[in-house]
Amino acid sequence: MSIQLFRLESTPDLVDQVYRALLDAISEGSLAPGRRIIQEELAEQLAVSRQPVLQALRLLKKDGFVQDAPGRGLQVSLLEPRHISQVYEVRSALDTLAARLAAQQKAPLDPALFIAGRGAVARGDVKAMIDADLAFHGAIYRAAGNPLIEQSASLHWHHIRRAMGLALREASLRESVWDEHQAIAEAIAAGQADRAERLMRQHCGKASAYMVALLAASPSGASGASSVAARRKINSVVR
Amino acid sequence: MSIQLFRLESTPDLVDQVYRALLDAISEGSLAPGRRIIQEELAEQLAVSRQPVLQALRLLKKDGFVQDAPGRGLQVSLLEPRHISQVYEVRSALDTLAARLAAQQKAPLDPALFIAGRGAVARGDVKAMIDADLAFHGAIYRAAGNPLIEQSASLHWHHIRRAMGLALREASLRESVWDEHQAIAEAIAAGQADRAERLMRQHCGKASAYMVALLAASPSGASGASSVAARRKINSVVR
DNA sequence: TTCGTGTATTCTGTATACAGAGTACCGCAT
DNA sequence: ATGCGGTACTCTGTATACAGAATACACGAA
Repeated sequence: MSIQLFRLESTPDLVDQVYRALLDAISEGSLAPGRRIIQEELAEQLAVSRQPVLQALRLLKKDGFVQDAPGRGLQVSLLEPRHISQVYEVRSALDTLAARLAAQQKAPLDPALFIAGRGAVARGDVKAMIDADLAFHGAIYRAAGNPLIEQSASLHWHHIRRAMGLALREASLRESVWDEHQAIAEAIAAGQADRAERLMRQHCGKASAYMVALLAASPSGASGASSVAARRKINSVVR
Repeated sequence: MSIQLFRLESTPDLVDQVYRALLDAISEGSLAPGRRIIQEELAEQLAVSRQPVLQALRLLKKDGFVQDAPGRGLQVSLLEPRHISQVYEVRSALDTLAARLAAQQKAPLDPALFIAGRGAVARGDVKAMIDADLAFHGAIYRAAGNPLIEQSASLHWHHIRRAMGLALREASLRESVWDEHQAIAEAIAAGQADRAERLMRQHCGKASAYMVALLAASPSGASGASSVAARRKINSVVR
């Protein structure tokens, strides 16, 4: 009879820590879109050598959070409406799959999720709203029983978080989101796979359209910079 | 009026090269599932320092092609039927989405794809069959007009390539695959989104079931190694 | 013979050092 | 004033060096 001890994972691993720190910074906007990346600068701020930073940046590049700025090294990826729309398209497919699988198992969702979500809306707490949204969809991914779904979707979620942070200030559909969530959860719990799938598809489509419209209206940090002249001007500001 | 010149990308970048070399080796099986990874060994073979290898391994780990073997560093991921089934599940969702989008644009597919595919089947050339399959689905991804689909799916494809390499030796459904492909292409070209989506879903489901069954039957390099005793024995062999 | 402990070896992760590529800036000619 | 050329500097990517962690093995005791 062995004592009940939890396997402790002791990997501080600087690369992982740097990765998360940068991802947080990018998601939440403190590393603004278009911001030029300088390894030494980041390394110094995080009090590590350039090595872990270098590796973390490569991971972030693979995910699309930073991108090549030819001749300039890397920069934080821009927030283009088109890109966000594509992210939503893919995520929608994953969410739809997850909803179907979850429904097939008649998985009940924790009611606390809805309380948290509606509470955040009531308080007007944007950050909590984003977290609650993420928690809801994450719960469905896990209920689907296929970890790859969550793994694939989590990447996209960071992109969405970026957009939400900019867009959710003035929100007209805050209320309806959680009505939709509730309807989806009911369909899943009832095992109505087709219905759950359809509702999820609609939900994602609606959210996408809203987000894109809002983002296109206020191109804060978005693309721009088409002409060389404009680019030069922006460079001087960005630095 | 500017001359039509292609932006030339001149990044040999050892990390990328190592990444691709390793991915190829893993996909094609020359780095067998479960094989322990030793950085210095790979570095020496590729004639680079450990640094690029280290970074490439981290990328591969993120993709799931190598995994932690606690205390032992890394090892090539095992080929578990369950995992492959999950890969197919996700890929199916992506392919279905791609088929729908492509159909909405009535994208015609290059007939050469089918000639290549059926030719490979006729010759019994397994590698060519895999390539043709990949080319077909890749064409649909691109036709969908959302690069994120191809990006997400390409990862999964490497996992599938691994499975195919082991499984496609004796193949009963080689013929029917290209009938199905053709039907899908016709639906897409005709702009029948629903039909294309349905056909693609069936196609993926069938392929998945077949692959999993075959993989479960011949667990070459698959999981196993549950007990500590067995593990010790395997270790001595693997080294 | 078998179990346990101590030591040596191996390998990884991080830091530092180095070389090459590219840009930015300054001066000069037109 | 504007455009071109040269020089200096910055930054990245790769190699090497170093320290710590973990395993494997050998030796001794029961």
